[in-house]
Amino acid sequence: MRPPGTVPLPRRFYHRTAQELAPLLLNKLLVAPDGRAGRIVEVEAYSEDDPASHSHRGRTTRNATMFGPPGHLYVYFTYGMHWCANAVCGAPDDGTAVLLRALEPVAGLEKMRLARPAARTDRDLCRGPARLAQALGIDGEADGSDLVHGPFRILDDGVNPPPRPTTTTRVGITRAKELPWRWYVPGSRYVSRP
DNA sequence: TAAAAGATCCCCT
DNA sequence: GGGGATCTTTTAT
Repeated sequence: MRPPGTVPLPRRFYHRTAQELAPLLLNKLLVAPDGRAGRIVEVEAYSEDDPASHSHRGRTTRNATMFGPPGHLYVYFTYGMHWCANAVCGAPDDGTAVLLRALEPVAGLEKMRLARPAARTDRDLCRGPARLAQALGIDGEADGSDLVHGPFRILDDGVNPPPRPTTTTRVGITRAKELPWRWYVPGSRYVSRP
């Protein structure tokens, strides 16, 4: 089941470079199996030729999903306590993905609040890559799962991406800081950083 | 085998 | 604005 008036993004939608796909994911819906959902308002691109990417030094146990078929969820663990979620794209064996950095909460807010006791306001439920993963219940179990068929899916409800998304450098990296591979919805109050 | 770094968050000042 | 939490993965010895 899925919300009325929505369709999953088809597999072919993910057959693009991360830099092409990232801004196209803005305003799409990330939906959990229990109905929790948020609108994607901030993303970053990572690819093999990028020194900041997990895939830059080749395939490992941890990043294997990044090198798998597109349209799947790459979930990794970091800082000893946080999970972060990516949409795998490109062709199989490409090692490229889009990091989902912030959502505007749209459904299942009660469950998100329970999952995110540290969030003092609803604005903080999904504002940041580890926060959104926690809010929707995404963890290592979901690594490698299918974004087209679920359990976690990206759906299109007819809202177009912003025609002029804001482009900036990426957050929290030490290498390739200068590359302009972060995009967000202009004016959204749910982005992690303006 | 050891050491360091990490696509972050939270709470304090 | 800054530091600590917390532990896996990666890289160096």
